[in-house]
Amino acid sequence: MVIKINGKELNFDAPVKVYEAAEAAGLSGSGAVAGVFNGATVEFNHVLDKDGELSILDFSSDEGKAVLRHTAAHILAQAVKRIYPTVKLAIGPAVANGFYYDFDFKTPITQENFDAIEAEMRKIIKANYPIVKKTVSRAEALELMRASGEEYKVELIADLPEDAEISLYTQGEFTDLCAGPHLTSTGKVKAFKLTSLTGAYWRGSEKNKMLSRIYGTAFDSKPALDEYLEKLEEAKRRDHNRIGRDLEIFMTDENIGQGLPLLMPKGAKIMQILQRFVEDEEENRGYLLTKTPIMSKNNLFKISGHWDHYKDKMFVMGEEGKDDEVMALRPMTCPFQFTIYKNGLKSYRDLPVRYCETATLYRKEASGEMHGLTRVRQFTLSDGHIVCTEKQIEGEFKAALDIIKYFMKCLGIENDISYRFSKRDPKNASKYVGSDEVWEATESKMKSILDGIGLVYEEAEGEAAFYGPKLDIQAVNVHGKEDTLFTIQIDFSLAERFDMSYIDESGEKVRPTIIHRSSIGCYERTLAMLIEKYNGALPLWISPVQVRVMSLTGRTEKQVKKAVETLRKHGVRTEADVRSEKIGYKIREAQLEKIPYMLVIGDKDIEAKVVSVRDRAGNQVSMSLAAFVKQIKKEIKDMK
RNA sequence: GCUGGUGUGGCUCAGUCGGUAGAGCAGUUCACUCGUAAUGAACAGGUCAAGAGUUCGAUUCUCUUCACCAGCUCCA
Repeated sequence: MVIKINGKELNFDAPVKVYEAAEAAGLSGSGAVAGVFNGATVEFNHVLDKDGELSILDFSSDEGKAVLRHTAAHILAQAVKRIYPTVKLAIGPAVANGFYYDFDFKTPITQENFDAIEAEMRKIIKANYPIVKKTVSRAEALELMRASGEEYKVELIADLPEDAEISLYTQGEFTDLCAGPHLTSTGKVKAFKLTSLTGAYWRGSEKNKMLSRIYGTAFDSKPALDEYLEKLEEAKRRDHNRIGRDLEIFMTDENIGQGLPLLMPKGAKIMQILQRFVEDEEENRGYLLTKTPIMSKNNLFKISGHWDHYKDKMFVMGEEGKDDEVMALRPMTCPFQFTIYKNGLKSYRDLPVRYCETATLYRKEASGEMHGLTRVRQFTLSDGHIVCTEKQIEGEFKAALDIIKYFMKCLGIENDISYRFSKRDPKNASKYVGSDEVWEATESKMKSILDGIGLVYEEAEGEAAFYGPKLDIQAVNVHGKEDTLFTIQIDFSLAERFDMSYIDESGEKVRPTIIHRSSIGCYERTLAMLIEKYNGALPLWISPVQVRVMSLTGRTEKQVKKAVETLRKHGVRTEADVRSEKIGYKIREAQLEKIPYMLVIGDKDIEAKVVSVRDRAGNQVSMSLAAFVKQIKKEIKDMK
């Protein structure tokens, strides 16, 4: 039997375990956790009995991390089972930065119980139980899990495919149904911590019982764990929901309600800067601005399909059958712009028609879903719809992507995003409008465009809009979760529903195709992303206050006021601070507020006819006010 | 919506085993005019998230509601 290990070919007379093969190749260092044999992750105890290629995984690889953390999850389950013998086990996988295990506790626990659980886990690690895999028959597995009352495991086994290998892992007195792979013994988990306790539905469905999920993380060393926890703290400090409030960008109020942030002067200024920039650029690219009502009779949403697919998420005023008129706040702009399109006959010569609107939208999100500026009930979308012929789709799609890319570049986030091709879930047809044929054709059309551009993207089933597939541009927030920032959607359905048409070259009435797109996305969410990306220190051109002018003593107050006036006259967003006392504090505050430039004016500066310019990095130079204005203008120009 | 946690002046927090609350910073005033993390003094600021209940008496105990946080589900 010949096994190629990390490029080295070794001969074995008899079947060997992975770790024996690794040892033979001199690769079983303490960091090694598992192997990959012919492409599949295998644990160290796995027996190799045929030719193949083996590589050794250590903790630095994602697979290696998953093996260690999955074992940590089992140790957690074992500890919990010891302390709470009546607990029922659900599932416990490794996830991106750690692991979790779902439990059904007879009486719920709180985070205060973590100390005891962690202590028990340490005991299990110290005991260094060997972890033994046993392959069993379906009947045997069912029998064992039934006998121990593990109803969730029974359900899991019952749902396994006929030909699945069913395996059990035992460590000490604890046995769990699991596909593996695992470490060879519990002692190999060197550092772990339980991080949070939350609820999670059994099998991810809200129709099922809510279980208690314990999250934790594990590393191959204590310093690595500490470093990770420190990074987590750092991420929390960047959370837009925290610094956005600290920096007085937005606030909420319990009398106003959930998901309804108030943009304070600084936040409103940022929005205005972005909105002007976006609307001007869209105009340059042939978009026509519309301004449509934020509400309408529900008839409109019946035509669009929103009423059927979306009613629960709409703010509706009035009741059908009771009131003469039922109105709803709009969750989307499409039907309004379509109505504008339909006003007057369109020729193929008019196409493409590109409508854009800075649209305020309302969605009645469920109470637990709101978060800071990323998930709100009223938001402002740089929305737009392109009505075009089938031939124009590709070009218009690319142009829509191009403007997004341009905005991303100006915001400095082009390397912080990923592309997602969001398709429908064919098994859940009721969620969508349009026939299978239309969906298949549209999805393959979009795929060919994406592939044609050479875009690197992930495919996601079940993430499409109800009327068509989407290209979503995703960014990861400080909590490690993905948000959709921008989106482009191809829609072959709504033109039909709205009876939209144009007259083609031969005088025939033809259905147009519609591209739904946002350019800078939802302003609130994009702002949240920027705050987190820049840790509140926004780029100069977006910064709501670009310069803060301070007087060092009361004698220079007049000069401060004059400098502020001059800067404002040149379009520099400037804030005055003429309170001369506590200069040290003021400077610290200015740093906290992430203002790009501070000017300090003291007696000496006045004599020398200069201002002291200090930037965010702490560099300080003296220059004339005129030179400073010139510098700042150039800097802004270079950013766009 | 579900699970768990939290809610005391603008901010950060203390406190009351039930007898209606304090500190630091911020604010205001006066004095100081100082070169980059804090000048001094005085003043002002809270129906302890809201409502109901128990009680002679509730910020404290119970219940309900609201908001905030983490997660699940959902989503731009």
